[in-house]
Amino acid sequence: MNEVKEKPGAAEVDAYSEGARNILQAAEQLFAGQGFDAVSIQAVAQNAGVSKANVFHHFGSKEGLYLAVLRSVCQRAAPLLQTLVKEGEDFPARLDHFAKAHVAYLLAHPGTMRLLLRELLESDARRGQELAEQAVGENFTRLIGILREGQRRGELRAVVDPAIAAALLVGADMFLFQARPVLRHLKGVGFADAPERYSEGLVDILLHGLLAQG
Amino acid sequence: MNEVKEKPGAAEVDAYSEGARNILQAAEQLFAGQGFDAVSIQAVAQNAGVSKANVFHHFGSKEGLYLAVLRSVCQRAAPLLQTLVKEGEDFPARLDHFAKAHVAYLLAHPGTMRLLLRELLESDARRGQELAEQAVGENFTRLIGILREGQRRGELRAVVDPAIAAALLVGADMFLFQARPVLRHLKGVGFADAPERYSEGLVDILLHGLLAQG
DNA sequence: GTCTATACAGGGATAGAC
DNA sequence: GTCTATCCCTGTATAGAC
Repeated sequence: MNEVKEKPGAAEVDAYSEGARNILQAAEQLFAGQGFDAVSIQAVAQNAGVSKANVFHHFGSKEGLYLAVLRSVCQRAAPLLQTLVKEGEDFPARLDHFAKAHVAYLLAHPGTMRLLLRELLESDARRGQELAEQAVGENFTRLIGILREGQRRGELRAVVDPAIAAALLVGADMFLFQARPVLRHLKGVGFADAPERYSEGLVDILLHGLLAQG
Repeated sequence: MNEVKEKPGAAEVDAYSEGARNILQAAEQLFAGQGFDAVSIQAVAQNAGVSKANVFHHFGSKEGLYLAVLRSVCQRAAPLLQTLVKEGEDFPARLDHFAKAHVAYLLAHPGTMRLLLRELLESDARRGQELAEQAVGENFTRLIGILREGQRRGELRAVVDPAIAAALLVGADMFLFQARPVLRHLKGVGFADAPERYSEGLVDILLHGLLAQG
């Protein structure tokens, strides 16, 4: 209550006290690593250097804490997503840029991804599913935008469904992220730890197709 | 102990008593729907129509039960995966068949998929991760086989990495599965509930590419 | 805002009778 | 193989002092 708050309703980004921020940070790490049920308030409190009761003081309940973590994560992710789109280039260049940036983003934020993917997996329509949906939906829509634009300019075949093409690229990236441990010890797979090579290969196939005749 | 057992070591498929099978079945449903931690032995016992103690009698511990479920699931999945490959056709036909069968398989077994995907998400190298890895790895390898064969016959461009092409298709299918709730209320996406249309679109892009010139 | 202490429920697991 | 009863621990959450 000591510091000046601009608008306590809208963008409550860092509107947390120091203690609360510590809790949020510890909780994010633990939730990302082990999931909701496997993490105890005790563990969060310990990692944050505060008491159990303090956690409840700030976030009301475990659910409340979890939602706060999810909100915080999505909030931080939003601005970064905008860097995925590069304006003023031709279609192949834009696709290439998106592919590289997207896969790099996923691999650089494993905690965030795990958090969101877990939510997607709960079809029980529980907790902050809307948040996860919003996050995934947003860069998906972004990629569709690039594709549509390419189609409008005639650089891209008119008959292809931009949404399906987008699913191919985004899906392949999420697949790399999720299946990495599997891919690592699978013979004939050389890209498990070479994301640039991976996205280059993806873009090449997407642009030119698999068939030999052309 | 009443019935004759052929070989109690190898293929212990239905080597369970009736009670044990009921437990296994109830557990599979619950684990698939809510994940390991969220399911109590109490709930499993109730759904199976037995007592808590009985669950421990048959499976030793909660972990043991979970592993038994995972094993059972993978065991049932294995033979079905073989139908994904169709012999004696040209490359486009085989790819088309795989794509359709694969996406249909995923959507027809949501419980199994959720179970396996959850395991993949736990990088803590815990529980039956090897099982999940084996399952995903297997049909991935299967698809690579199709692609390599096409390459050998010269139907497929020699420079493309078959593993990357496989990741595109498998990833896109897994993406449809996971992101379905999101995709449903996303404007511009018409395939969320039209898997055939989806896989046709995928195959078309994979074969011919996105570019207009050709 | 932060703590200590405590209430209370539910979880996994075991003992021992049938 | 199946049950009832029980143990013990841990988890969430609250009360109330500082």
